[in-house]
Amino acid sequence: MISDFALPNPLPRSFYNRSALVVAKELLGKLLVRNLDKGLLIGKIVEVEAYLGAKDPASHAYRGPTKRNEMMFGEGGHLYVYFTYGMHFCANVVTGKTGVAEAVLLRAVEPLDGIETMLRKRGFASLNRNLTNGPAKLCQAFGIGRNENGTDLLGSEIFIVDAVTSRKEPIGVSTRIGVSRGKEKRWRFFVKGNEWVSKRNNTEYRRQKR
DNA sequence: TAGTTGATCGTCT
DNA sequence: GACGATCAACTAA
Repeated sequence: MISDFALPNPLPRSFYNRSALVVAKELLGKLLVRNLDKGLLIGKIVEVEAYLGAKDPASHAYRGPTKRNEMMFGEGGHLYVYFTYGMHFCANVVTGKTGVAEAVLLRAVEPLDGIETMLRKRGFASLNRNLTNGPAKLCQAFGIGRNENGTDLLGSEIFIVDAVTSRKEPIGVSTRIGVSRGKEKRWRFFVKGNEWVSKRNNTEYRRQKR
């Protein structure tokens, strides 16, 4: 249990008010924290993807603001949660200044604390990789859904802090997963070799492993 | 282990 | 009316 220790303050607004490409890389290794009545859920961010709004055909914001994507056009440091495939939620960290629709998709975390609660929310009896190694999986484990869309990451409910012991870990880069447009952009970043990264069989991962 | 497919519905065309 | 920033269950080998 590390929740007995005092956590650092949430990352400041200035951290988020930068390009999604910069924020995405720097988010690796940081801690995603969910503050529930029962206690804290904490996961180390090990995999992210950057979505660059108007410049990015794969982004929900490519064609301009709509009711669904309006969060992305707001101030950095808020959560953009969307519903997809009729059954899944995915969570993004909004970056850039107001009016810039950039965001970073949280794809995978390494569970560190509150694991009992995460297991219950996912319906698992014991710890395994499927708990949080995918964007919809980590949302389910952290209880992130429609209600969490727009949450301010500088509040006390959901926030991100610097890891206390942040060793420099090697970062891998690849194309993004599951997109049909903007395929060629290498805007996925992950902690190399970390077992909680979503796809072990990703081509880029294999190439770098060899 | 790799490859395929069904589930399921909100959002945009 | 089509499709999706996914997942889990299934098949084949």
